Amino acid sequence: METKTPKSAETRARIQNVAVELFARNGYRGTTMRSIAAASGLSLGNAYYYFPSKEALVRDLARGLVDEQVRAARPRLRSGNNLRDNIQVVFDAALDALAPFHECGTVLLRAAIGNDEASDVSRAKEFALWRQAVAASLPQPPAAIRGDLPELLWLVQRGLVIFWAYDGSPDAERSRRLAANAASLMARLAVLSRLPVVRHIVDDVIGVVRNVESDRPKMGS
Amino acid sequence: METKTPKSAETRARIQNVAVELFARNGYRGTTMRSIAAASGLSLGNAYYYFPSKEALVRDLARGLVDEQVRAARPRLRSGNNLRDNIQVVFDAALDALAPFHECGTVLLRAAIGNDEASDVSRAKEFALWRQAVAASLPQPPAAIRGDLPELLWLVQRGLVIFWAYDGSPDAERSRRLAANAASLMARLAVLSRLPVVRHIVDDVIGVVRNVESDRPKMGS
DNA sequence: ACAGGTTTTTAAACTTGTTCAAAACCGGAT
DNA sequence: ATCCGGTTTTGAACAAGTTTAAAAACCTGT
Repeated sequence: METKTPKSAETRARIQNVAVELFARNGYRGTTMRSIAAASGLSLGNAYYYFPSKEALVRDLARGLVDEQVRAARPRLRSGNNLRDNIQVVFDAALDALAPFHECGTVLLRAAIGNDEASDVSRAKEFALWRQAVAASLPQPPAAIRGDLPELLWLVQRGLVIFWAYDGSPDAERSRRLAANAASLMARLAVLSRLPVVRHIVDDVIGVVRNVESDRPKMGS
Repeated sequence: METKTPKSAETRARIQNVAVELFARNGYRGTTMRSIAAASGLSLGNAYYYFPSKEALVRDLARGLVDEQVRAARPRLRSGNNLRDNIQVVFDAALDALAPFHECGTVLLRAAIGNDEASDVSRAKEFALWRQAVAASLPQPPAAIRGDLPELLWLVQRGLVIFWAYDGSPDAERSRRLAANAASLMARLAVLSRLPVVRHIVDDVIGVVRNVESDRPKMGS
């Protein structure tokens, strides 16, 4: 169902390129399907032949953002940063990748939160990134929490993205500030999780999240 | 700028009543401005004379939800429940009030998160409710956290509402589950906050939130 | 009662996302 | 060359949010 024809794939790609350009320049509302079609040298209906809706179009574009985040973050995780810095790196990479799409905030959220196959893939990629961020930090966080930390950080990132989506401050500076503060906080929390009380609380939080998040109907009939 | 004429106010109210009816019956997408106007016995343009947009209309309706939540919750807080139960009461009241508007999720969020004068009022009402929920619980939470607990709970509620907005499960049962779990968790956390470590973490979280949330440009040029 | 202004109402347009039936195109089998 | 089935493209239409110019209704002071 992917590429019927080489030309078809090329046209599809052209639409996406034009779209990302126009979205970045004129925002989500400011970019009309008609303008995308026109700038791609196609008729309106033709764009709809390739993408069933405007939302689907940006959703497809959003898929690429995760890869961009990973590309930007991974090289900066190599060295033995401390945990706080590594968290910050990943946060920054996320906000950088999202920046051009600020106006599509809620559409992106539906894409990110949605539970179809494609977002499972994205989730997996982000998870891997967080695992690496934790693994690459010196000193290593306490063993007790090392396993759950990536999940926890991934969760905090999701919160950050939601905040960003509704953040109206210029250049999303409030989101930047939140990212910096949250990075410090989480690093400190990781250290403290050596204490059983703290550890229990973290466990509870993770438990709540798992319980609520987990009953997504997996593939099958 | 509020009510130019008694009749004007009456018409405005009629639109709102009809709208809440139609939204509840046919959902957000299923309710058109034209249908609202028609059911109100007005012309389309006339509805727009009273409300600058469909979003603004539901935003205004959303304002009333806070009052409904308070009305529903307050009587059930009277007795000396324990903290967990009181938290649950307020959560449930929120989800009950929101229920008919599930389809307007993101629109409501923009309204709730937006930082204009009107949402300041709503915030204040919710805050008062949470203060009462804490004050009415037996045993009282540790003095150290009693002051900040309402703010913290308010924050968790906001998270719950965001989750609800994107919750596609039937009858928002996942949100209900989250509410129950979060209520337990927060109650336990309150008790634990007697311990200095926990208290410090809570302080940090509140600090982050305050720092990020507080620089809303208040009135004045 | 009436002129002058303000508020309310209307009808018609405009915009933009989306759909659809018909046409144009293309590569292979006859 | 011609027909065929599938793919791509088009142009027109529709639906619903939004805007607007002008008419109608209303008020108020004379």
